[in-house]
Order: sequence, then structure tokens, then C-alpha cells
Amino acid sequence: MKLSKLLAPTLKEDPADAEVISHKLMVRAGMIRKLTAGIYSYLPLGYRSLRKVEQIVREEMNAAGAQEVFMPVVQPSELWKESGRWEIYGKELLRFKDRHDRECCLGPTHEEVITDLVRREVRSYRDLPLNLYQIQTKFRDEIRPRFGLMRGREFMMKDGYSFDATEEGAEESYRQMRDAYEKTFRRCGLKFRAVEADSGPIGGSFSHEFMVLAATGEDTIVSCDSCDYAANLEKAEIRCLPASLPALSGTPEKVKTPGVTTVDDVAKFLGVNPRAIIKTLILRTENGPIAVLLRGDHELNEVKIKNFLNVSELEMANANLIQEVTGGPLGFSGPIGLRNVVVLADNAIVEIESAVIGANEADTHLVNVDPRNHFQVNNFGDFRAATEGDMCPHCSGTLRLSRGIEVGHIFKLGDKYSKAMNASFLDPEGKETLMIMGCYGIGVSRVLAAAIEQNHDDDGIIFPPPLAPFTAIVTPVGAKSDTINEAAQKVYENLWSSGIDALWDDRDERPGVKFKDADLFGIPFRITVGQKALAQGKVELRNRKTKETNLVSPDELVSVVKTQIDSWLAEF
RNA sequence: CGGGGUGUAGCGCAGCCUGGUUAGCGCGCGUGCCUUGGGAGCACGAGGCCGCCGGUUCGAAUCCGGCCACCCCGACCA
Repeated sequence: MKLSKLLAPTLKEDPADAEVISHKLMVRAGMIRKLTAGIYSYLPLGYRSLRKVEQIVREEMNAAGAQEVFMPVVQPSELWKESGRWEIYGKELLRFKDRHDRECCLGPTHEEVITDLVRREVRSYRDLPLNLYQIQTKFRDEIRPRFGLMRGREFMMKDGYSFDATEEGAEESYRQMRDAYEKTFRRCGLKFRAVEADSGPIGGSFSHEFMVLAATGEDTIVSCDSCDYAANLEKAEIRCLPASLPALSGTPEKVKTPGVTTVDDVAKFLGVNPRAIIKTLILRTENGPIAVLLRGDHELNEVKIKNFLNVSELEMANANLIQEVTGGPLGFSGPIGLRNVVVLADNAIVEIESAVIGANEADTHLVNVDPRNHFQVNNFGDFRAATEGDMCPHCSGTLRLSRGIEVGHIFKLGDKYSKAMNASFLDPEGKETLMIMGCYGIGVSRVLAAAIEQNHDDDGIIFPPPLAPFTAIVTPVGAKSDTINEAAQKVYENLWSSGIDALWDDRDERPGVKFKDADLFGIPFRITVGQKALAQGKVELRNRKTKETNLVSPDELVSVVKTQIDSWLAEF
């Protein structure tokens, strides 16, 4: 490809609306352009890279025995009503009506469609296991799309679904996908970690997320510093030692705390550590209000509460509800004297020796409270978000927090969808049995963004060779000389005939412009054809990552490039 | 949806507070000269519904009201 013919409009300045590096660089390198919030066009360079990610995913899925299919974007509401998700999916599901007034939606994921397909076509255990996947545009009407391709509304996704006859088979399918995901992300040159995750509204029994490690990630990963335990923040369990404190003598005493409502303010006002305060959160669920007690310096983990109570709605109560439940105003709630609420307490509060709590009365707190004696709790449990330094649930190690970008998510679904939609088969005894499902997603466009987050420098993108839009760029420099241009063309043609996709910067630009663009594009190898090297019968090979330049003869060029690709890949 | 911010040439921005003839700057773009190993220089030039609608005024990019879009923080989210 001649660069003079390529639509690759580069920018010297960062676009004003881009926040993260991958977004800035993809726009500057002329890979993508925004159409509207969270919706992007791919220009030739961006699309080439996207296709390379797709191809890696495709190869690994095929190697793992999955078969590629292609399903509709527009889906009828009937299927979603059958699975129950028409009601629960929320506004992320973009719904509309067709000309006949039939309710439709744009597919944010394809459990319903695939389950419908498979239940119609598969009758016998002989047809199982079956693993089907597709690579397709998904639409999710995110509340707040941001960060370019990182969280778009329309994005490219690989979604795969397995159907097994037995539980063991389903677990084997899950394991195969997990292995395939490891290979896929490694081939994409990503530093990642598989972490335990909550399975969320999609349901099911267990799940892993594949997180690319990056400071700009939107997710928090909790990992143990001594064993291989890793989980996302929603899921991360916390080990708690049994409390062994003696009961406190004395009784709670009221203190006046005028206008002091937050944990920090109370701590400051009374001169105590926030760890000595028990905060009482009043929340509303579809089954009524609840109270959750947490140590002052801890944060609520809503997922843990939802899972414990098996509720789907959970939100902070408003002042009216707080008044109703506690008898006092917002900011002074405490566990003594609550009316008709389930009280959940995080394990950590029993370790507080002498606690401060709200008195359920304006401008008043109680001190000298014994959490083991002075109030009633319905259930103790692990209800808080993990923090740096907590104990690992599996070993004696310590938990650490880091940031990550979720590029893949695998679920074991069990019979959630096969049951709701009656996807069954006849087992060897002729008995009708529900299929056991798994589902497996990769954010293909997000992989591309994540790869750039991890691989860039001040000059631009540093694509790992497997994702680069072109593997090499031939850059003739020096005076307009037929010798140089002919030599450049020869090098270029030689690269292509050896299977290396190369770009040829045939523009009449000054060398600096060409070098800057080549760096910005992130093309792994630049071959400079110029007077100096040509005088020795050589060309210059520059490695985008190591920044090393070697003089090589045109005959050796291809083999040197291949060697350098191999050593680059060896790092993955 | 709550809070904050921004909409002026393809991109990045100034001008607005304190209304006043022809709306500027840098980059990019076109033509010519010149230059050619890290985003050169000079000259000339094209390009604007100043987000949209309404109001105030002799006069609005500028003041007022409404709307829309985009961005950030939060809530939310396979």
C-alpha cells in the first residue's frame, strides 16, 4: 500500500475530547473518527488492526473447536420476554418498534438468539457438545460512553456459547475456553490476568474476567501478593479472623454532635479514628428497607449484599425513608432502635472495641458502644469492598489493589437460559434433559484500545507485530532520486512477496514528517532507504520498540525482520 | 439521571466579562519558490449560519431565556 493513497489523516495535536492515551493516539494516527457519543468509524489503519485482532481470536476459537456463525443484530422482543430479560435488562438494551409496531431491540449479547437456534436444531446428546461463536457489532446504550473505543456504545465483540450434555462436559468446555483466552490475549501482546468475577445479571454459577493491567483501567483488580488468587472488586472475598475481644463494661453514652454527619467529621469532632466508628447505611430493596453496618473506613460492596439477600434492586434510602426506619434524620443513623429492618453487619465491626454510632436523633451520637452486646444484628457477613492490605481468603497473604481493563469475560451459565427457553435434548436413555450452557465474550475493539494503552511512548503507538496495521514501512529519504526510489520500491515488493505486509511512504515529504508519522502509526519496523546506507549497498532497519537501527543488506532484510518479530513475540 | 464544563474555519485555540464597521492566531489545506536524515522557510490564497431557536438593543460571537450536542466527575454497567 502506498501511503500517498491511504486515508490516514494524522494530527499533530491531541483531540480536545480525548482523555485516555489510546483514544488520543488512535485519533491522532488517523485510525478512528467519532460519529457521535460512543460510536466510531474505523479508517483503513484502524480497521486493519481491528481485523488482525479478530483474526487472532478466530484462529484460537477455531483451534479450540468452536465454530463461527453470524447472528442478527435486530432481535424480536419475544425471545427476550421468554428469557425474562426484556424486563430486567434496563435501558442499556436499545428498544424500538418496527413498522408493524413489533417490539425489537439491538442485540447487546446473543444468549437468547443462540439458545433459540440450538433448541430448534439440536435433539440428541450425539450432537453435543456444541460451541458456537460470532464476531459482530454489539450495541449497548451505555449511560456514559467514554475513553474512545474503551467504552463505546457500538463495539466489536466476539461472543461464544457452549452447549453440553453434562455438567462435567460444561466444565470441560469452560476450561477449554479459558485456555483459548489465555492464548488469544498472549498472542495480542497483552499483559493480563484472569480474575474471579461476579456473574452479574447474566446469571450462572462461576465466572472469570480477563483483565489487562493498565493504570487507566476502569476496573479494580484485587490480587494476593503470595498466592495466585485474583478477583475483581465486586467479587473479592475478605478473610476475617474470629473476634476474641472481651465484652465491654459500661453502657453507651450520648454525646452532642451538632451538624456533624459524615464519618470524617465525626472522627475529627470526637477525636477518634474512623476505624472506631460504625456507619449505618439505610438502603432500599424491592423487599423493603435494610440496614448495613460497616466500619467507618470501609466501603459497601453492593454486589455482596445483592447476592446475600437475593435482591436485584439496591439503592441508598432517601431522608424520608431514613426517618421512618430510624426515627432520626439523615446523618445520625445507628443500629440501636431500628424498626422493621433486616440488619446486616460486616464482619469487621465485631473487632471494634468501643464504637461510635449514630443515636437516631438529630445532632447526637453514642459512644462506648460494644458491637457484640449493645444491639442486635440479623446476619454478620462479608459485605464490604476489599481494601489494600486485607487478608487473602485463600492463604495468609495480603491483598493488593490494581487497575485493569476487562477484555474478556467467561461464564458458566448452567441451565439458566436452557431452562427459561426450554433448550433440551434426549440423553442416551431417551430422557429429555436441559442443555448446560456457557458463554464467552471478548471485547475485540477494546482489546485494540487496551493494547495501545499498554504499548506506546511519547512518539505514538508501539504495536505488537500481530496487531499492527502493517508490519513494516518503507521510508525513502534524501534527495528526489530515482536510485533511492527504485531501491525503495524493490525493498517494498520484496517484503510483500515474503509475506510481510508493508506500507510504502511514497509521499514527497521531508524525512522528519515521514518518521513522525511512522512512529505515530506504531508500525513495528521502519526500513529507511537513503543515500548513506545505499552507498554501502544497505538499508536501515529500525525497530519501533527497541529503537535500535541496523544496517542490513536488502537480501537479508526479510530474515532479519522475521528474527526480530520472533524475539518481540518471545516476550509475550 | 445529579454536579461541573465546553460549543468560534478540517484540528487546537483567542476574542465574550466591558455589545460597535472587515471575527483573529497556530497547525492543516491550495499555488509558487526554496528545502530534503526527526513534524523547515518565504510569499500569495481558499475556507466561518461564531451549535440552534427566540428575546433585549439603533446594533449581538459578545447580554438574557430556552433547546441541542459534546466532554469530565458521580451514580450505573456482560
